[in-house]
Formats: sequence, structure tokens, C-alpha cells
Amino acid sequence: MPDGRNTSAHHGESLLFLTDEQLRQGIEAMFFAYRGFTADPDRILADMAYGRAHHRAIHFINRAPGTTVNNLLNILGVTKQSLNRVLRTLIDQGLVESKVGKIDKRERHLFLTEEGHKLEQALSDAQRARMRSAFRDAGPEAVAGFRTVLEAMMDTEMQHAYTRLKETGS
Amino acid sequence: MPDGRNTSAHHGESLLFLTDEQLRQGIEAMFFAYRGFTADPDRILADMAYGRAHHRAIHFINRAPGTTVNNLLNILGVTKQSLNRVLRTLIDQGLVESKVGKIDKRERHLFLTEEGHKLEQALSDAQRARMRSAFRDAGPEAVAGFRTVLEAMMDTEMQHAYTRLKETGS
DNA sequence: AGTATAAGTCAGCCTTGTTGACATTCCAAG
DNA sequence: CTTGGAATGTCAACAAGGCTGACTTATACT
Repeated sequence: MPDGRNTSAHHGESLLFLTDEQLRQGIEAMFFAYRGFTADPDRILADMAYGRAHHRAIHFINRAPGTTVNNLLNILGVTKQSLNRVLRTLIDQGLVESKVGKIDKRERHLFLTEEGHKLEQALSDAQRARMRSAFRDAGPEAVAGFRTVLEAMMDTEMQHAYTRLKETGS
Repeated sequence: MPDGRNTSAHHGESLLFLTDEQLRQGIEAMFFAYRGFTADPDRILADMAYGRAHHRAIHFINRAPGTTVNNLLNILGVTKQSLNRVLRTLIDQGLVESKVGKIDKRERHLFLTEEGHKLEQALSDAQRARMRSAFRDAGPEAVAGFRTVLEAMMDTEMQHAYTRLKETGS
């Protein structure tokens, strides 16, 4: 973490000078792109009794099988009550399994069932298809830049969560 | 639009081959970054009687003053009723002004009042600060890539809306 | 034994999205 | 000039998914 690297606004260099217009375009790009990003899974979920919140839970349980409720809470950034409502329906419907911890029996470890995996596949297939198409159209250098900027835009705790998940990656 | 450029999955080149793991990281980056993206304005709005929906309306009215309700509807991608609820509170609170169209009197043209501009400034200052910091940390090539990928991720109609807004830029 | 932690639950509230039905105003085509 | 359709506004009802606050249960730690 270099100190004072970006404290001065004007160096007379285009490298560090960013107009409000450029920033505004970035803001709008985020807004429109996020709509596209969620559109395909949303369409699948619309026919079912589930929403975007269920998708997020399923995604991260699949990503980190055996994760605890508390862990998921931190990653998703919602309240226990909010997550519990979602989790309860997923468990009731047999998409998620909750197992009492061996070391600490207060904890519940979450796993996708066979059925849960099927829905996860359907949802992430749709989302990956769009991401793949965007990545291919944009090319590898653009993809690297994309990830660099997004990472810099995260809150610090989320950067850590993101990095931890990356390192867990197959 | 070159035909058949990305139809084949395997060229034996890293250029076009994208693993599910890479795509999943992109998906998670989008998720965590969008949280950061909205966090600062959300904090400001939490103290007031407004939410993210008000922010979006204010942003695009500021961006394209005199826009019609229908136009805004298309950009925001919500129903007339949903937007109307937001718009009504903004008009009642004196942040937005609605003027009957001169050519077509059915249309309402929307403008920010002095007060509306103040809130818009506060919100976009916060959001731009984060975007600026992320852009600086990432560097200009990364920023270019970021925008290329986001644009490729949008639905076609939103690409058009985005481009139209860009060309309107000061 | 007493405190802290993990999880679950109940109740109630808010924002923001949805549908459906309907009124108004006005342009434009027949 | 009339009529159909477009743009807008409004009412009502509902659902998802956030939130807070209060409380219970089980377990772990000190």
C-alpha cells in the first residue's frame, strides 16, 4: 500500500487526470452491465418460487461447500434473518442440506443436494454464457483490466473475501 | 460485426479459451464490486426518505435534462407505476420539476430543481470518488478494458442507451 | 457457573418491484 | 369531426427481500 500515491489531482498527465465525464460513463456502464449480468438467471428464477437472493445463496454454497451460516452471512452482506428466510425455503425444498458441525456443534455446514446442484448449473450456465461472450468479444487484455478495476472498486473486506474464494478455486 | 469469430470454443489458443473458473471469478468480481459501487450513495440515502430507486431517477434526469417519463422508463427498466411512485415523491419534495411538453402536451419533461441538483451532487460525488480511486489504482489500460467488457455484457438495447448517453456527454 | 457465540424464529416495518384496471389528455388518421 | 391509440397518471393489491428488535436454544469457552 504505497502512501500518497493518488492524493494530488493534477499532475498534468493524462494518466492520473480523470474527468467527471469519464467517471460518469464508468458509473453508467456499471449500471447497465449489472442489469445484463443478472438478467439471464432472473429469467430462469422468475418461473420458480425463487429470486435473486436464492441464487446468491446457492452460488456461494456451491463455491464453498460446507460453509457455515455465519460465513455466508459475511459474504452476502445481509442480516441473519434475511438469509434465514431464503435458506429455510431452500432447505425445505430439498436444494440445500444443513449439517451440524463436528468440531463445533453450534455451527451448521451448508451443502447443495443433487437437486440444488442442478439449479446451480442452470443458473450459472446462463450467467457464464453471457460472461464468456463478453470476455471473448473484449479480448484478454480487456478482461484483465476489467478484473483489476472491479477489484479496486470493492470494499476492503470484500476484496479479502474475493481473494479467499479465488484461492479456493479448483 | 464479424461473423463466426467466436463460434468455436477451442482453437488451441489461450486467447479464446476461457475456463469456468475464470468466468466464475468474473461473476464474483461483478457481485462484490457492485456492492461497493452502490455502498456510498446508499449510506447517504439511508438517512433520508429516499432509496436507490430515487438515486437512479435523479442521476438520469440530471444526465439528460428534459427527458420524458417514457424515456426514463426505458432507461431504468422498471414499470410506469414503480417509477411514478418514486417520481411523485421527488416532485412533492421539490427535487424534480415536471413540465408539460410544448410540441406534445401529453409528454412530461423532467428537470432537477436547485435542491435536486444539490442531492445529485452529493450522491455522485460519493460515487465518483470511489470510481476515481479505482480508476487511478488500476491505470488507464485497465480502465479501457473495464469499459469494453462492461459494454459487451449489456443487453443490446442498453448498449444503445449507453452509447446515446455517452454522445450527449459534455 | 456464568458469559459469549452460532443459529434459528417471530413480528413488524420499509423500499421497490410486479399486475390489473381505469381515467385523462391529446395527436393524428380516416 | 370523430375515433383510435399513445403518453401519462393513479388506485389497489401483492410479493420479494432488505431491515430492526426481542427472544430461545444449544454449545463452547473461561
